Amino acid sequence: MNLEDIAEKAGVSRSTVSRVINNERYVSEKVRQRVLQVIAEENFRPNPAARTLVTRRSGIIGTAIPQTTNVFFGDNSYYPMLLQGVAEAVNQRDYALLLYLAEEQEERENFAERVVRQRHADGLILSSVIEGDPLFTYLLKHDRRFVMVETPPRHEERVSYVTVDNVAAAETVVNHLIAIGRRRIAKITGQINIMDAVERLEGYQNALRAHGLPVDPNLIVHGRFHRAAGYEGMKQLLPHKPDAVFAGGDTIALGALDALTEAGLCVPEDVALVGFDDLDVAERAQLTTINHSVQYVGSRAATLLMDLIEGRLEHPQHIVLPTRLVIRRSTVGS
Amino acid sequence: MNLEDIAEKAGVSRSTVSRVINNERYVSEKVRQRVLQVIAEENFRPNPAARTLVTRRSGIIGTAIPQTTNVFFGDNSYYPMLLQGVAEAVNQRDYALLLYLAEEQEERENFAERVVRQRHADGLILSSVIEGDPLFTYLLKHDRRFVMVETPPRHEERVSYVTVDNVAAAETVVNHLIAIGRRRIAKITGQINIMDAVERLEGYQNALRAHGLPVDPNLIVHGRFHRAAGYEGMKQLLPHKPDAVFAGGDTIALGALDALTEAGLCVPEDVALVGFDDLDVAERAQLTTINHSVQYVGSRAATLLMDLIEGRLEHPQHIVLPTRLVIRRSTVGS
DNA sequence: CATAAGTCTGGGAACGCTCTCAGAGATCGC
DNA sequence: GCGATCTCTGAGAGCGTTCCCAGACTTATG
Repeated sequence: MNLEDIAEKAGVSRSTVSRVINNERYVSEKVRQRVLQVIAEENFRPNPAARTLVTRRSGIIGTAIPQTTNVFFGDNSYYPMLLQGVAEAVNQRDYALLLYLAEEQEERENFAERVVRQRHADGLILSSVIEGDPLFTYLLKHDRRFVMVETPPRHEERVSYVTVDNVAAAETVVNHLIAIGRRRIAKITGQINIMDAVERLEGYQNALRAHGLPVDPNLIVHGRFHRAAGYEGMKQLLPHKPDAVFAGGDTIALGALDALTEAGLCVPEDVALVGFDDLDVAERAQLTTINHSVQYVGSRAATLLMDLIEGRLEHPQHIVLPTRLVIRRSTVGS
Repeated sequence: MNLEDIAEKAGVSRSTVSRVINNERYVSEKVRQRVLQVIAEENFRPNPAARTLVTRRSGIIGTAIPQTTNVFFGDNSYYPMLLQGVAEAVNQRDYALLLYLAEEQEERENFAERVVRQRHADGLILSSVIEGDPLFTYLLKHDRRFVMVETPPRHEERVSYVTVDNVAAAETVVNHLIAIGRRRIAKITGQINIMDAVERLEGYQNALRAHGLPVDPNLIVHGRFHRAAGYEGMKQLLPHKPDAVFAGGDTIALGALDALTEAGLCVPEDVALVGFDDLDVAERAQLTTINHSVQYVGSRAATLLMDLIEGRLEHPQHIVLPTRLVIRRSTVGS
């Protein structure tokens, strides 16, 4: 069943049917109704491949998640939330969402090759890009359309991105900790080759310096964005007796909490604890954290990408979203 | 850049280039090498739309997740795990994965319409289908290719599916609880219009009857697959003093645990607790549960779907995977 | 009333592949 | 040595759309 068949049944030409389907002007109301009826009767949907072939647009947006398994579905709901946001934006404009998920232990090189090989998508959303990422490098080199959901490596100007103001947020966190009287404020970071982690560390250092406090390397541990790393990081910090810990993400904070509990320390009396992202687990754990709607970043990135695809916006665009400090029991007690 | 351009640069015909790309016989080694080199030089990838148009195959598999937001990214890592499994199978055979995510509060009707409208995918994977699901009904009626990851409503024979042996697993759980001396075994179910929930309830009842124990309606609460429902369900059960609770899913069990803790009851001393699915949270909470690798269900379903698409297998296929009881502290103490 | 502008419709080309067919040359079997 | 078979290559048609152009008919304009 194709345009021609519908045309014949409705007693018009293929062109006219096409016009009706694409909601174009210059079709008489009478004809339009007749064609619509035949389409409904036949339950006809135009062939997307044929359409894509001529318009050079598939209406598909790809999202690449290069992290390994446990980060995607484990204790970290970051990616599902991001996806939900992307999906909402995409639905609204009748695009489709293609998902590229790295396999456990898959090399970045291999993943990049996979994403690039199939050319289904009109554009890509990229997350968790690291310094020297082959996918990032390739897309940039070959001038393919994509939007990042973090600041790009080296603040690469040519790249469009949507991110939150990590630096300012981290400063706010440290200011809060200082305001409640903490002085030995430790930091456990996420993967330090991801810009989110870098910027959060930067804000932490800025705020300490602004208050004339020392930046003690013993109080900074480089970790990864998951619970186990938070636990390990906290263990390393314990001998240096911090009175506050600023984790690079909520799941890291939860890991740190595990270690603190194990060591018999009380939160916030002995050690105040702050996370980042305000995942749903943060509320349950009564964790002070930075709220920034991961979902909104996702939908904003998708909207931006679609605008770029449709030529409504000039490339590149840089969007920095504000954040909000959510104070809970992990810093102020009850 | 298309086949014709590559052909010209390599001094051969379009047909020959096509043969090389599709790895067909009857191309001399010399020519093959030359063509491959030009392809590499030009960084050429064939246009998938053109290919799809003629082969009538896009190499895209759709996965429909009709649940609302909180179920997708909330405390429940079921869907991300399923997706990871699907993604792995799909990658292996160089297909692509299209994701249809329902929006919060989106009507099933509307969701179905959305999934059906775009015809990008060669086949669909369907999850969390309910009785009378419009998407399910439509796909069945119009004979579209799909595979379910649960038993279909009414055990519809014409549908291909991959599921776990929920009934047997539930029986195993109840047998275990009886073996450790429990007699007032309660049940909190998931959405009772989802077959997984129905079957787990069925197994629970079977096992009670097999041991000559009464099936007490007061000990059965109908809930939903998330933590809040588990909490509410447990509250309802408390007055009836169960000495064991079999939750329809791990997240339900966690909610029940919240309510038990709040009521000052000890697990497993006062009330033994069992979940289902063995999500990663189950291990952390030391929850006895049924392990059945959600990931494997996903990858098995994807493989099956691809086999059906490629005509390697006859439709329909019914695959029931075994499960394993994982005994942890929530039933046997430490 | 003649011309211009606007509305509506259909036909043909093109998008970039795959597939079938035909034919040329090499190899084989008897 | 000669038809039969196998290997290799190219040309043409076709997949189902959109887009451009031409033409018919209607309405406005001076």
